[in-house]
Amino acid sequence: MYLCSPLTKSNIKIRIMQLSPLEIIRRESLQKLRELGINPYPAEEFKTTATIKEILENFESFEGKEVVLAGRMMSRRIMGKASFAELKDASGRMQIYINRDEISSDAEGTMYNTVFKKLLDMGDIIGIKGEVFKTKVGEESVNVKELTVLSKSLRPLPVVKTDADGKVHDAFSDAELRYRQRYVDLIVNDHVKETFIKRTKITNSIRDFFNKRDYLEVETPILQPIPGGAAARPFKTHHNALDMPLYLRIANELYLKRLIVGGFDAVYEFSKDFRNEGMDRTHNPEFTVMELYVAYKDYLWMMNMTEELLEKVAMDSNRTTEVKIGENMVSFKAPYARVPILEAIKIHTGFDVAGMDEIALKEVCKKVGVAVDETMGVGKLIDELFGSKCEHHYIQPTFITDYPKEMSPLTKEHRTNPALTERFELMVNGKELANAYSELNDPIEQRERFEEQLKLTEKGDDEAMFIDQDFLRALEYGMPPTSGIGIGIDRLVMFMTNNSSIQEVLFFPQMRPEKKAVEMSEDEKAIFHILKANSPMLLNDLKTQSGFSNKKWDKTIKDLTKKSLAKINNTEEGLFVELGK
RNA sequence: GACCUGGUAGCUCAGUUGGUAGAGCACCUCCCUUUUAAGGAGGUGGUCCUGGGUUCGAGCCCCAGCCCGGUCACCA
Repeated sequence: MYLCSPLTKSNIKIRIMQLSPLEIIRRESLQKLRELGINPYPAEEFKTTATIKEILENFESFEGKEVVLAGRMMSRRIMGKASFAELKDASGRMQIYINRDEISSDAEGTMYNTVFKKLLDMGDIIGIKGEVFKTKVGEESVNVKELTVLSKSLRPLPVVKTDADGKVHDAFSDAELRYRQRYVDLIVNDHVKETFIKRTKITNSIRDFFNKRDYLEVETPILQPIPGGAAARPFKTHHNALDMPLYLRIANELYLKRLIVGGFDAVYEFSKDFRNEGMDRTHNPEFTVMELYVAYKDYLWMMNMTEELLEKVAMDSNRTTEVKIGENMVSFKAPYARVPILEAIKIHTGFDVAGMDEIALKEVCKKVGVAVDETMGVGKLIDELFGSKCEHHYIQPTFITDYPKEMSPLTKEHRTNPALTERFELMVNGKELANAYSELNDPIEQRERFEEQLKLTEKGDDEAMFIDQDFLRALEYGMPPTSGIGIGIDRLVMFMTNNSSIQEVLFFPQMRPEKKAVEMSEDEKAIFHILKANSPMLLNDLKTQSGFSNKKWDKTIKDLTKKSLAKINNTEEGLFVELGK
């Protein structure tokens, strides 16, 4: 199917010129395969009879039997009239043995001498039919009788070799290349694939746990008119038909609570959330949070549920509750310690800050060396104290409970202390993994809390929280007492797979776009150089300095702006040209 | 956003006070029918991230920028 216009001759020339010698050889091999009557991209189904994993795990029952396998050829050891190669399918890798006289039907041995030895390369996808056997040195192999080309690879893969000691040589380890070309990473780095398989095991484990309890998995809007449920800068977009702004959700909390109002007893959602903030080892602009809300429960119940859930997740994904995270061994075996946040501060700073006002708290902060500024209220100060003095101590899973009210606008007031809330964060390896509340369901108090938040953030910034009037309306109809939790799934996967970077647990982490090499003509270069020396400058001045004819000038400047190398601004002072980005 | 590392062949990396651009693997040619980081002989391959500057001469020094990574800041 040809959806795009055919390549012109000159385009082909340019493309060929950009190819590396290795790529040119492969394209020539592709052509020669076709000349031999071999379709390098056949359409028909290739029926396999086994997977590599099945064979290796039940070798005795396969030995001597015929199998049909398909996969990518990862390496070759050619020895004259016989060769070994490594075949990799979705389940694993195994060796195949290829003998000239067994796979070739003609006297010249074309299939072996020409097709296999000359025209196939590492990375090609092939199908084989052959007999399972063990070599002299005892390696499980398949003796190939028939070889089928299933897909010719035109780009060379990085060559990664593993020696007898399991030591990896020339590992494909450049982070930028690995993330930009994750498909290559997945092909050559088996452990990367394992990480992502484990990620799915983790989410399946959670779903399984909830579904067995008849909790309902739901989907709520990603495009929201008011980005609520958290305080973060949202991504903004625009709906043309409604002519209104819409935001990518920063959280789904307020929508799930609406569903609890609507009469569901328990709802959960794996929510892709989006926050327009900095990126680093633990933050990606889009990330996944699992949020769960259960009616008639409180945060104490939620702690028990969380312990049970994480113990199961660890067992399902790692077959043990003891998980190595960095240098630490972390046990996900229930129960977990429960420490009120003020108690934690007392333990790690020696100061009992319960009931302290802003002034007294600032004094404590100074004494223990925590930086403060004027804008910080009681809640923020306690948060800072905990964050810098306590958090990193909690390596084993620990519920930090009973946060100050000021920090928790969606949380129900504590049943015994009106200054606190019924909230916990679960700390693991010194980081927050989950955040849960007894949800605030008093609509009048909720409105007041929102208004307090508005005051706190009302410093003329663009993050001022909107009040979601519809959410308040829903609460006014009555929401049962409810407990909710959000678990950072990316972070959980990082823990369970012992990765310290979020990019290692996302298939396609956000990256800056690749810089495309821009080709400039001589004329364009001339203009570009004048402009570079004096940007921005009046369009007419630039045109005069170029000395170009009207026609030549027009073409050149249009091409430059098309390539974003120059930009024309129409201002009150006249038409200006400046360097593009 | 600030600071620190780095960017050299398809991949992993060396590169001396600033003096002809290097290795291993991959690739090409040849030998080799149970090897396994297969082996042996020979060979091809470079925008040294980009643009300026200093210099007789820059991969190396200086300036500006781009991109990855790290640390910090930001992030209830």
